[in-house]
Amino acid sequence: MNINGVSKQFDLTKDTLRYWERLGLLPEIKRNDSGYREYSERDMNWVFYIKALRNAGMSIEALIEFVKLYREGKQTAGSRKSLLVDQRQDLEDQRKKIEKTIKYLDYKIDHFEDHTLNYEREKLAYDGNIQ
Amino acid sequence: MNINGVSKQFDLTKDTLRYWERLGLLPEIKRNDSGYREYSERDMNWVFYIKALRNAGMSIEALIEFVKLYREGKQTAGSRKSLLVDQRQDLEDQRKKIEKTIKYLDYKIDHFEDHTLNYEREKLAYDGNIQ
DNA sequence: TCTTGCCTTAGAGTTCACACGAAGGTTTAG
DNA sequence: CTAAACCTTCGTGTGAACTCTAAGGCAAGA
Repeated sequence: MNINGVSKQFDLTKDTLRYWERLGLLPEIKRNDSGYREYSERDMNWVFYIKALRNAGMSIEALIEFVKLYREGKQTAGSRKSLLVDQRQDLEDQRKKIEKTIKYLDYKIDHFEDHTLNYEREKLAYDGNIQ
Repeated sequence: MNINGVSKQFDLTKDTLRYWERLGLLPEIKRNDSGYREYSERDMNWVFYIKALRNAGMSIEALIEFVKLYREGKQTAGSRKSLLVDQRQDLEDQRKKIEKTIKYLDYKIDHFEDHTLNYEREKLAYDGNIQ
């Protein structure tokens, strides 16, 4: 598939696809006789994978490390699997932070009329020790 | 409390505290005779509050709007409350995205040995239609 | 008093993750 | 055949949110 197709399929700009490839976030995409990119099924998989993790807030830097190990081949299977596990943990942490803030917002919405802010009470609310 | 104390208490740089104040994200902090900032209890509350919402991904711009409404007093209560509710919804959406990606990673971890990636199957896994 | 280490401001620099523009080659529709 | 509409690279621009530098005032210990 050409870059335009991939761009549309995944709702990413062509610039972003080229940018990701340049940084090593995608494998080097094969070119046809005119030097145009031709994305293989495998390439598309990478795009899908990277997009999912970028969507979830994973940094480019963390993803570059993963792809680098992947490229180094099979003997890195252990490291790569543990990177997946690490990535999962990162997301889990992020989810907890978000849940905490959601609860804090709920507290602030419920107590919206209480104008006398007290720092200790805010902290308790944030840490889930109020309500 | 002086700026150094607040910086340490909330794990924010002094630059960030001054930056937030300059943008109107914090109230104007009172100064002592030498022109040094002295943070009141109320100021600390704001720092805590802003930090929590920044942590949760709320933009500076949205927070400026919120603080501006707050300063305008009681008649903006409705708008402010709905901003809180909007923000809560954003976080909820973000949480759902993260949960989806966690499930996808679980699938990838479980099927780590399957090297024959297939894009359609990845998509199904991501959307929760496999496993 | 001198030195070290705070604090202040204004303005410039940095980082991240793209987005854009120019210059030029290729493909396709009429 | 030519004009529109693609593609390429290289380099620069953008916006958000800091982060740092310079120049100078204030404070506290030897």
